[in-house]
Amino acid sequence: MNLRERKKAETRANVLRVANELFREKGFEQTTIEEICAQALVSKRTLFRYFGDKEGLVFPNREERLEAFRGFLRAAELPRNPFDTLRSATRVWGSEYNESRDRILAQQRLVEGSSALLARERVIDREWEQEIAAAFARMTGSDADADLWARVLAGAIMGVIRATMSYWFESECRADLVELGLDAIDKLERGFPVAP
Amino acid sequence: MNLRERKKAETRANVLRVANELFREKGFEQTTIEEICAQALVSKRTLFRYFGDKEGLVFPNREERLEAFRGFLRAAELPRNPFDTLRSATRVWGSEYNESRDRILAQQRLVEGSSALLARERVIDREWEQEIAAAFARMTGSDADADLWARVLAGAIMGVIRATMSYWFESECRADLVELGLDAIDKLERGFPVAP
DNA sequence: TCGCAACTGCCACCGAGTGCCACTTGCTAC
DNA sequence: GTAGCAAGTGGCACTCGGTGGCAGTTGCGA
Repeated sequence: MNLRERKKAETRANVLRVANELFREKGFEQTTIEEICAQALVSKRTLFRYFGDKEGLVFPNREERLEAFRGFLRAAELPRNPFDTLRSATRVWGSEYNESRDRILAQQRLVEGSSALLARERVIDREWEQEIAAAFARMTGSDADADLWARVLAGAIMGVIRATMSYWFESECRADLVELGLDAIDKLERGFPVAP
Repeated sequence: MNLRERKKAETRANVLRVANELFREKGFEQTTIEEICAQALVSKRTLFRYFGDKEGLVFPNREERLEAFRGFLRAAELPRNPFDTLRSATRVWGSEYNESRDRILAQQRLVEGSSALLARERVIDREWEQEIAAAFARMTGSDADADLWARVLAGAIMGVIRATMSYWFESECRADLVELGLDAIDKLERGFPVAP
């Protein structure tokens, strides 16, 4: 890595650190871009070149994460049925989240406190949902029916994931996310029993 | 209704009409609040008193719609199981949407063209999802398990609804939304068959 | 018709985000 | 090593959405 590239990476990391410290101290909306700039010793202009907008400071590496997920889906494609793919994804991401409870919980408290962040979170969810739908469509046929099926299933999946995570957050992330997730997937595969 | 109230209603309707005309002509982001104000003969301050923000001009009567849905859920509660409630809601809203295809399609094209509007749409979906979860929780028990079950199911429901609607939009709303909806609900109740 | 409450308009202001251009800094070819 | 170039940064002025505050207007009820 170049000196130039190293400097860039450092600046980026520094801005990110400063911003999230401030957000956690005073809240997302209460922190202004100028404050972050002052404390991170960069100009406003530069900050916006690194992170397209203020929300980008809370959800960094969005594209990289999505790309990692895409890679996972591609790798899981051939032999599996959709639900097994899903279970395996749940094990990977679920245990990752289990292990970084604290960081994720703090992040989530931030998000819940601002409608701009909530909105952004949903937009990101949608990107993931589209990847799931695309992967499932590749696994099955590619006619209109299969496409509809894939999209509806992907919608249901992101819905249960989001609901499961929200429940997990409320319990301060004490439960095992993998277990909760696998449970939810079972319900999707076999149908929701009318009584819990 | 008072003269005062009539005037208010008229102002509101007028602003709404002007705004949506402009949005459809030039796009949401390309239309400024000042343009709307100039053409609707109100001050910026007044516009924001009627509609909290710019997005509110595209999703008006948000609270009323939600309240109507709440009313529906309350009325449907006692004898039914969750899925029948859901089917009956699908018949009501689905046929309403079927009948106003044109308006809804135009609205949706607007929404798809702006990430701010997409984000707002998701936030509104979430409000509805929470009402569904609350209704289901009332129907079944009220322990933690029942609560989790209700929330996960509600999440799945909003997910399939959103996916179904997005498919419907892409086909220019030619298909029968009620039929599509009932199909999706069946999948949730009985489990998703692995092949379409 | 008088007094009050509701409503509106205006103005100054804030914060996010952009376009533009001058300036600095690291890289590279010679 | 250094000249020249590209990448990156800072600063400034500007736009636009949104808010606070207050003065002025208008409908309503006593």
